Amino acid sequence: MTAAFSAERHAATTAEEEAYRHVQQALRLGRYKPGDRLIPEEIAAEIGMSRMPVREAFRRLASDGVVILRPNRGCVVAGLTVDELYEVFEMRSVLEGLAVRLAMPRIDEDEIEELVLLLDRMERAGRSGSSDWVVRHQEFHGRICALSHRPKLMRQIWALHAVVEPYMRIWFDFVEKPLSAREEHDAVIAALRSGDAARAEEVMREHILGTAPMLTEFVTPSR
Amino acid sequence: MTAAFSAERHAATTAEEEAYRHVQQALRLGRYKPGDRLIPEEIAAEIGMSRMPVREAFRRLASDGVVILRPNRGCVVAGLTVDELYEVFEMRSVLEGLAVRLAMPRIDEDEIEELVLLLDRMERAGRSGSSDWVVRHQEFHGRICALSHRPKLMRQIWALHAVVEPYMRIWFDFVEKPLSAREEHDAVIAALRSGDAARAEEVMREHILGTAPMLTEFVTPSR
DNA sequence: GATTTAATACGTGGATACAAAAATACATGG
DNA sequence: CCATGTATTTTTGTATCCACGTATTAAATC
Repeated sequence: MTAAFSAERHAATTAEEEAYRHVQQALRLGRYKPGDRLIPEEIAAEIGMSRMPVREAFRRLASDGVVILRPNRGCVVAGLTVDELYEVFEMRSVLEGLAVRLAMPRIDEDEIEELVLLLDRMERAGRSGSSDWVVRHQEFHGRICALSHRPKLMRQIWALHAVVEPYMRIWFDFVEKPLSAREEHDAVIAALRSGDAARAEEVMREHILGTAPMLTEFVTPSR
Repeated sequence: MTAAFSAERHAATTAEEEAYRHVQQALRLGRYKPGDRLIPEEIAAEIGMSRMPVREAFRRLASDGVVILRPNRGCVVAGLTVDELYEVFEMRSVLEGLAVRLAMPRIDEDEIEELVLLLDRMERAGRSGSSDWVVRHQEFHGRICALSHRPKLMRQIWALHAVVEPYMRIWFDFVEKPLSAREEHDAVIAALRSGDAARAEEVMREHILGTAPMLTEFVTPSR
C-alpha cells in the first residue's frame, strides 16, 4: 500500500537503472557529502559493472539536481546553499499546494484516517529517534500528492524531496525531536477536513515554507 | 539582452551537449512527431558522431519529459495527452505565479517598459504570422521569471515551456492569430504595475491556466 | 485464410579500447 | 621559498565491438 513515493522496490531492469538507484540512495542517506567527487569507476566496481551505465546514471542525477556534472571535470555531489534551500522549499510549497488542492475532491473520511495513521507512525518513529521519521514524513506528503492524480506533478515533487532529504536527515539527527511537526501536520489534516481546497492549499504552502528555516543551520557553510 | 530563456547560443563543449541541443531543437520545432522513434545511429550520423553521446543526450531529454526511454525498446518522442497538457499548464501556473511574486520587488517602471517592448515585438511577429511569436512569447515569460532570481525555479519553468512548445507552434500556425493574447499579457503588465505581489501571482496563474484549453484540440488524439 | 511458430534482421545495452583533457608531481629559475 | 613550466598519471569523453532482446518476416499448421 501507499508506496506512492518512496524508492520503488522493483528489480532493476538495466545496469543504468541499478547505478541510478544505488547512487541516489547513497545521496539521500547522506553517504556522500556535498562537494565529494563521484568517480565512475569506483561506483561501477562497487556494483559490478563498467563505468558506462554509471555515467549515464550521472546524467539523470544531474537533471534531478543532486549532482553537478562539468565537462571534463567529472561529477560532484551538489549540496545546497541557504538560498537554494529556500528556493527548493518555495517550489515545493507551490507545487504541493497545487497537489493538495487537486487532491481535495478525492479526500474522504477514510482517506483522512489513513493519513492520520501515517502521522501516528511518523510520530512513533520520531519518539524512538529512528531515522525512519524522514521516510514516514515523505510518505505522508507523498500520499496527498498521489491523490492529485497528476503523474508529472508527483514526479517533480518527489525530485525536490530527494534534494532536501539529506538536510532533513541531518536536522532530524541533530535537533530536538520534532514535536512541533505533529501539530503542523495536524493543521494540514484539519484543512483537509474543512473541505476548502483553497484553504488547504494555503495551509500546505505555509506548512512547507515554515519548515525551511529550521534546516538552514545545517547547510554546508562552504561554497 | 534578455537571452534569459531561449536556447543559449553557446558553443557546444562536448558531443553529448551538441546532440542534446540538436534533438531538443528538433523536438521544439516539431520536426519529430509524438510516437516517432529516435534511432541513435541516425541522429549520430546527422551530426557526425557515434551513438554514445546521443544515448546520453536521450537520458537528459527523458528527464525533461520530452522523450520516453523504455529498456530495450529505444527512444520515442513523448507527446502529451489532453490531461497531461493541462497538468503541465497547472504546474506552470503555480511556478510562474511564484516567480512573478518573487520578481515583484525588482519590477520598476524601466523593467515594465522593457516588458511592454517585448510584447510589442511579440505582437508584430503575431501580425506577420511569423512563428517567432512563440519565441517572443517565451521571452516575455522568461524575462519575468529571470527577475525572480531563482535559478532552479527558472530551469524548471523553462523545461515546462520546452514540453509545450510544439503545441504552441501548431496552435499558432492553425488558429486565428492571437489577438486576445495581447490583452491577456497587458493584464499581467497591469498587475505588475499595481505593485501587489499576491495579485500579480493570481493574474499570472489565471493567464496561464487560460491558455491551456486553446491548445487541447491540437493534441494528438492517439495514444 | 487466419493463427501460431520459427527464422532473421535490427536495435539496444553494456564492455572494452583509445584519444584528449585535466590533475598531479616534479623540476627549474627567480 | 614561491612561482612557473614541464612531464607523468589519472580521469574523462567518444568510438567500436559483442551479446542479448525485440520486432519483423516467412513458414507451417490447422
